[in-house]
Parts: sequence; C-alpha cells; structure tokens
Amino acid sequence: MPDEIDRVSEQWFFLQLAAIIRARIERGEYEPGTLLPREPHFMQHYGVSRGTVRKAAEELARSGHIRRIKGRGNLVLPPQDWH
Amino acid sequence: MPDEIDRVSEQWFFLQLAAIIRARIERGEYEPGTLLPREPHFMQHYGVSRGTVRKAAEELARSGHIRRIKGRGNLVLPPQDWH
DNA sequence: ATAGATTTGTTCGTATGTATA
DNA sequence: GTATACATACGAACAAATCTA
Repeated sequence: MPDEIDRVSEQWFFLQLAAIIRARIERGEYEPGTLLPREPHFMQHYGVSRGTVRKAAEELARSGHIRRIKGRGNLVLPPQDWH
Repeated sequence: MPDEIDRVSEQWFFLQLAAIIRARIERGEYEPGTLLPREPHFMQHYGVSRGTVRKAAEELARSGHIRRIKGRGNLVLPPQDWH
C-alpha cells in the first residue's frame, strides 16, 4: 500500500485515500478514541481537495472505522466497530 | 403535470424537471422568499444526477423563478420576476 | 458569559471524462 | 457529430457545533 495517491491509477482518488487511511487505522497508527488529523492536513499531505478528503471520510464512516463529529473532528473507532 | 420524470418521454430530463418545479412554484408550493429544497433532495426524489438538477435550476433562473445564491441555495422569486 | 477561532457540514460554481442516444 | 446524462474532482462561500482564551 503506497502512501500516496496514484494519479494515473484507474481507481478514484477518494477510494485510494480511504484505503490509505483505513490501513493506517488498522495498523494502529491512528489510535481508537483519538481524532484523525483535520481535513486540511490530508488536503495538503495528499494534494487533494476538501471534497475528496470528505468523500474518503464518508467511506471510513460507512465501514465503521471513524465517527464524524461536527465541530470536533473524526473519531477513530476500535476494531470491534469495523465491518 | 405528473410529478415525476417520464424516462421514455421524448423530452429531456432536465426540461421535465424544470417544468415540474416551475409548476410547484407557480402553485405556491414553494413560497417566494424561501429556498428551494437542496440539489440532493431533487437528485434522490427524482432519481437524477446533480448535473440534471443543476440544468433544471439554470432553466428556472433563466425564467426568473429562482435566483441561485452560492453557498446558500436557490431563492424562490415572486411572480413579478417571472418571465 | 461571550467573543473569536477551529472544525466539520452544507450548498452552489466550474471543469473534465465517459457513456449513451 | 452533438447533446444529454452521469460521476469524479476542485473551488468558494456560508452554516453550525465545539472549543478556547
């Protein structure tokens, strides 16, 4: 899992980004109970727009890896919540 | 005026949708000074893409039924603005 | 208590690529 | 060949919830 967006890949940016962040969560690099880095962090680090970061976050919320909290951030969930 | 898209009709989806919304405005179901339902509402309710909803909105803006305001929504205009 | 900053949420604007009729 | 329709992606502005000084 390369830790950057492949811009010539067939796969959409937001799915690539979701896979990257999901892998980091599952490796324990983002700990349950803590907040993910903010949207601007991912925008700058991966060179994508806020919309793309947010679509990736939607994917991670769908798969139970994070819970999105308005005004606070994206809460990393423990393995038992993943699906 | 059936309140859904006729998918086998000769007429384009965006023109059908514009006619549906225009009729609702003219019947007073969407009141002047209020905002139309958001783009995602129409996408889901009529089963069309955002592009189609936006083309319908362009038609309604052209005919003076709404004014489109970035970041806020589509403002319903009073009868004297229709043309 | 409140005023401002931070952060996610919402919404319209624009561009591009693909598929279809 | 052209126009419609769909989806991704980026940009800009406003709204709401939360946190902080």
